[in-house]
Amino acid sequence: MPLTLEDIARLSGVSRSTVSRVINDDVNVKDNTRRKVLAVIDSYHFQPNMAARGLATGRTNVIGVVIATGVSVIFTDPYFPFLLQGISTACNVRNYSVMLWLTDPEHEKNMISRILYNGLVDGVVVANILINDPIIKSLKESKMPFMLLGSHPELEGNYLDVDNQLAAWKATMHLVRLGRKRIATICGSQDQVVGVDRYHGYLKALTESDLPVRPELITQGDFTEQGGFNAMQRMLKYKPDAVFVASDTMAYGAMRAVREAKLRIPEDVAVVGFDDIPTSAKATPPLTTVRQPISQMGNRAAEVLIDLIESGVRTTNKVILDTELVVRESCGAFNTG
Amino acid sequence: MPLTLEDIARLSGVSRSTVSRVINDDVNVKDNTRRKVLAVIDSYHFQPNMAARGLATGRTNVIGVVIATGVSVIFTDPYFPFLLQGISTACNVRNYSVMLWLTDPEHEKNMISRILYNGLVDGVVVANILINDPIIKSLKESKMPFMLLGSHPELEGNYLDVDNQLAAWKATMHLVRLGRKRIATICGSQDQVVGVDRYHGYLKALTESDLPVRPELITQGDFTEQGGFNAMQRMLKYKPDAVFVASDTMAYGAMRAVREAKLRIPEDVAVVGFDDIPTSAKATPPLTTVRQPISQMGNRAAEVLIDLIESGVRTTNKVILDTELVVRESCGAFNTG
DNA sequence: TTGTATGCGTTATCAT
DNA sequence: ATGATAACGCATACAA
Repeated sequence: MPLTLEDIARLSGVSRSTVSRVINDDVNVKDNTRRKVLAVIDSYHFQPNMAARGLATGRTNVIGVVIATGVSVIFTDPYFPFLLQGISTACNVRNYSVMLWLTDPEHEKNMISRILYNGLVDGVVVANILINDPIIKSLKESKMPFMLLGSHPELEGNYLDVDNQLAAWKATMHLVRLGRKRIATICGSQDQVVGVDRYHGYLKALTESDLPVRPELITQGDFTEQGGFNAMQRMLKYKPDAVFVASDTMAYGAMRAVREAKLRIPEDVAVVGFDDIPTSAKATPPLTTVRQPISQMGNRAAEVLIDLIESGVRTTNKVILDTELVVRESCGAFNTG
Repeated sequence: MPLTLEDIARLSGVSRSTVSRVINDDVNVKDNTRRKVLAVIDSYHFQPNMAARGLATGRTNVIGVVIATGVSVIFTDPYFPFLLQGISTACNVRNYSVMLWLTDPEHEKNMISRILYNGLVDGVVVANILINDPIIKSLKESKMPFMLLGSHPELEGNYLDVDNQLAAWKATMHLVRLGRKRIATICGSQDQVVGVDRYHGYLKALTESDLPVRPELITQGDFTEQGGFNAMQRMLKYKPDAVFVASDTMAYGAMRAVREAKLRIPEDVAVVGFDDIPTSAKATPPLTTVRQPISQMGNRAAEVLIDLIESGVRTTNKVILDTELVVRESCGAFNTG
């Protein structure tokens, strides 16, 4: 029932092609004609059919966003909405739309091939990729332009990320400089690149500072609050005087464990997190943490992807965004001054 | 470069139409032929082009999800990801895809007409609608099947929601039954239906219990933590002994204000929230709150919408899901028995 | 500068 | 049960 180019053409007394030219900002249209056609288009609120356009051009002006929900933590961190907002903003500006796929592990393989081969999207942003994610292989085989959010060892060229290792190093060094001696870490899942990288940053800082790496002060969480709590609880008997936690959400859990053990933050245990989620400034005590420019990450990833799509060339793009250590009370900066 | 029906046809020695029939599970295909064709399809990982199919059928098997980001609170509540997951799950099951539109107020009008008229989607789920949202008018004018998440006075028939008023009433009644006399409320923004409904539930409970409605015990937040904090701080001088807060996030802010005033929860002030976001069980003290089945809401909304699309009839659907009052320490249930 | 004709990859209608 | 062919709505090469 919606109008077609043909209708607009008839209504404005020109041919279908001319209307098409007007819509696509073709220069070869007389100003007069253009105005006439635009008037009709406006008054009827005409919108060209994207499926037809897609068929004719081979492009859809849609990018896919793939998020593996097996990593369930995305639902407790605000990381995910901010990311989407960044992507969405970039797409609005460039006149693209966003197709969202939340892949549960069960249907993942099937969905991936649909995503890559049914022509719905011109490119994909893939977030929260696992180290052994089956999508890796498919992505390499396909011709689909893509950008990863977070780096991946096997898909080297095409990603956007912060330097997790560097940021973790800085965070840990901050604790070192405050004079802490028994600096622990709660690392994230080691099947995610961020988990691995942040852990390595911690190790590097300790090593460089000639501080011993004590296995009993290294525990692993799963990026959940409860995981952070459990990890910290296990670790408290080894008397850490500081802890670098690989995510703010886990840091909350860790702080809860410290409180329940009747220890003080930061006097007994200094805590540094990672992410700077909105609530971290409001935590008790406010959490020292690494700020990632999350919505900017989504934005840039989408921008780069769209450039990739529109340029047609298959260059590899790596984009590294800066982080910032946000110092707050939880690590005692205000006390040890 | 991807394969087409024609390619598959040639490869398996049948006609294009037969391949199409196989793909669409048409009964009029000999078993033998079907197997033969399927083998080719599988071995080449053929995926039919959705744009072409969309053109031919007039349907895309895509539903749109529209979320107004003017309501910025969605980025601090996990409400939003859970919703999307529910929608996404329903779509996976029914073989639909999800197109996501985060509309910022600036581009909203323009986007809406694109959403409704360019044929990208078969229907839309609209979340977080404001009472005066311009999308209301467009939705009414268009023929697009839609489902609202949250009710709206002018779009009566087509929504899915919980009974916010009833739930708020129950929550407040809980405080009444605990013997609290000066029960305050921090309501949400009154330009959102949930804000209004939850406020009315509070009023109803007070009135029915012959408790006076005291204006000084009614403040308004904006669904943010800081908003809850400010509201509570303003209100503390009027000595509430309990507060019903229209969202958990605001409740956290309120509890922070109570703590900072050196008052005890629940002894001095009992707190009840709304949402039961994952962290509420871990708050100090754990927060009594109203649980909404959020991901179920997304799921059901998408299901109903898809039914609407596929049946072709324009019936109105209202779906009300149940809530549950989750009693935890913050309202003193465990103390007063 | 504009119009005509063709093709994009499906589905659907009609034959056979 | 299968094949030929005409839409679907647009972009685009070519003609004028």
